[in-house]
Amino acid sequence: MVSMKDIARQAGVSVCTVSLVFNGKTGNRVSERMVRRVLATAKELGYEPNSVARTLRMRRSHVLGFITDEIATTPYAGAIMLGAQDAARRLGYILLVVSTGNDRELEREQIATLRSHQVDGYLYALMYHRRVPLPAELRDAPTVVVDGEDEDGQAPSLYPDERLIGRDATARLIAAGCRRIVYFGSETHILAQDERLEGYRQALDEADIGFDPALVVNATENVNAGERAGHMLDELKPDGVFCFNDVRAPAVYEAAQARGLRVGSDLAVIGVDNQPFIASVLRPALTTVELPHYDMGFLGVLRVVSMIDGPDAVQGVLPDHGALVEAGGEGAVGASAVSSDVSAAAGALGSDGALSVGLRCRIVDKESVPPVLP
Amino acid sequence: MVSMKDIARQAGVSVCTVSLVFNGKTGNRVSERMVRRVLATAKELGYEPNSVARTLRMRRSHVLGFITDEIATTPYAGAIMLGAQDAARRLGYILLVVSTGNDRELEREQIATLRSHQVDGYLYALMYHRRVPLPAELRDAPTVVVDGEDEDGQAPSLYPDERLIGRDATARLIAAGCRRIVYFGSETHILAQDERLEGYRQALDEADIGFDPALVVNATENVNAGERAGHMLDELKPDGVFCFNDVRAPAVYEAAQARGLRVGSDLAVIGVDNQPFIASVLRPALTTVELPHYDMGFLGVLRVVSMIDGPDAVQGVLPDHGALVEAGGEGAVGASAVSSDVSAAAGALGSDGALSVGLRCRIVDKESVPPVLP
DNA sequence: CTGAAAGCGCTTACAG
DNA sequence: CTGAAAGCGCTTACAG
Repeated sequence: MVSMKDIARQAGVSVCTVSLVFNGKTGNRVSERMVRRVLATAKELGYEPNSVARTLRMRRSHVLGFITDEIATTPYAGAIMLGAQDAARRLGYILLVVSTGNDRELEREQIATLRSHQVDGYLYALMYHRRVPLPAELRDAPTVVVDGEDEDGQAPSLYPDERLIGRDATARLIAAGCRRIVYFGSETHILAQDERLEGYRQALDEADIGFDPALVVNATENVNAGERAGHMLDELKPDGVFCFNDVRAPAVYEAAQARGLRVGSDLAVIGVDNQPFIASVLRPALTTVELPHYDMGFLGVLRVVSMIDGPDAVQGVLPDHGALVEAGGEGAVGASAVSSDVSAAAGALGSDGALSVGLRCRIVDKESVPPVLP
Repeated sequence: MVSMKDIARQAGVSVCTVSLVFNGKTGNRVSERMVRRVLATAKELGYEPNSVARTLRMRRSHVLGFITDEIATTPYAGAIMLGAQDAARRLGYILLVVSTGNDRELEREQIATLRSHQVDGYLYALMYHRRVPLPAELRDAPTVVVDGEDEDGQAPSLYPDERLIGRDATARLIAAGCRRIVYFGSETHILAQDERLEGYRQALDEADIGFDPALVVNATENVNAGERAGHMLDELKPDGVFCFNDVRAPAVYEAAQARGLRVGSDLAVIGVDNQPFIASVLRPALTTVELPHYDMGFLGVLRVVSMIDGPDAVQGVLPDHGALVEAGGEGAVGASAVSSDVSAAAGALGSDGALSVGLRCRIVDKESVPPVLP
């Protein structure tokens, strides 16, 4: 392995000069000529910097610990990691990834390993949105919670705005002319269920349709979703269905088909998740709200790096593709046309100072909801 | 941060002794009393070893580079990483994860970053089985290709045995009494297509049914799969369909339903992938071959660590859950009841010396194929 | 049975 | 404008 010492010897300078050159701290310190000679020698010898030595000396590793409860439980949850990696790369960081399988003991052990590798900060990523206590070991280190919320509100958290999901999805059905909309929800008590229901209710209120508790039907996938969907169509005669998630949609489709109802005209259906193997496989293709996994990963890294290196370090770094609503408004162009959510999440631009950000998600229009009425 | 120096001072011994204690090299070198005193002091001060310093000194990081083309493109491909992580943890390793988006330049850059962090070896993971050239930068380092094959046959590779998938799936249909089996394949020319077709053919030959090219129907999902499935049922009148993958199954189900055929009795259907959102959502649930993503990740790490530390280092470490066929045979018990594939893959036990291993995959019996005839 | 010393590859005050 | 030296936290050959 070629070290700075080798370059120094070969180029006839001191190690110090070599180091200065590689750190661009040549100011009025190292002559142009020297810089060129050092660089040429380095190239000639095939020098590659040793991050480990640098880390030891600087007490800064430019490595982030990425902790997940269990990756790959849901398709596309890996997108969080992809987003995190893209952001990390652009900021000169890299990810050390561990998963804990929701085992507290294992988690403690893995965090200790990360610490021993001198990571500069942590992403604590959950595989679905919920409130969790932040592990005590992460309390005093730069940490951002992704697709979840720190129960104690200490650590900045990034997650989908579930209420807005419910509101936007329902409003989309209303805009298509629906007036009798069923909320087809989940029987298990999870955070998203309550908040999406609340958003549903809000949209109905805003449209002066009003909330009717009889139109809330909950079901459990693979247990009674089919049966419930049938009853729901028979007894409630809805013109639109807001499914808590895409997984519930096939049951609705089937029930509709069995009753001669055509999804997309007789019955509008909207889901949440944009699961590739559901939303695109169903006929007609399912209109659905996409969760911003990629963005949460990307912004999570932005946020934690801004905690480590300061807000200036992440200026101008933004996800090039993602599932967020652009909130820049009419006439906004280029870099300024990004969601205020994004800015706040990144912690780079002046936000309202909130630590945690619920991100507004995008509706992916396919075929199961008629066009917006004029 | 507490260092060995602090412990040494506090305990009144030398740093050397402390190091020896933590490395268990106390032989007849450090007295029992000293060991206890050092350990107690370490605990008292909250000492944690510094892997970075250790890495610099030892030139061994116990970090593996995990390189993926694009994670999370397919659901459950993240399982590769989960398996890799489980194995890594059990062997005292941890993963530095990068993804390349199939961009050669980015890949080169990311590998350089990994090298600068002094990783001991690499996993080169693909998101579906194909043959690729191993990046030149990885040629001389311990590297294992996962869910793919090194074109040049240099690096050990782990991948599903596609031919066996085709043979086992087809044999399963035959065992259920099918005699007129369609291969419902892919129009895009990928490795798995050809090999699964070959396995299909082999199973037919072995059952003395014989191969009929007219029974091979290829289609492209989301384009003509529905239409082809219909034609196929109308014109070929099959009693079984082997789908190249699960994604093709819904089209077959729909076509069957439209013709009053009941899947699971009138028509047997088997897929490949065990995609959670297809195989379990379809009614009847889809019998399918599961790809061993978790195992490939796990065994990939085993293999690369055995290249780094020698075969002894990975002895006895095996995945506790996975999708491989247990080939230990009758009467085999405990640790010996593991697939020879696994052993060979791990490189821990005497294999035939083959670098690369095609893993035999498990059929997950659900409802779309009738029981095996007596 | 134990310690003093060198060195892994880097950065940075300090001296010139 | 440049170099010699110390030190980040560890391990290990060497000397006692």
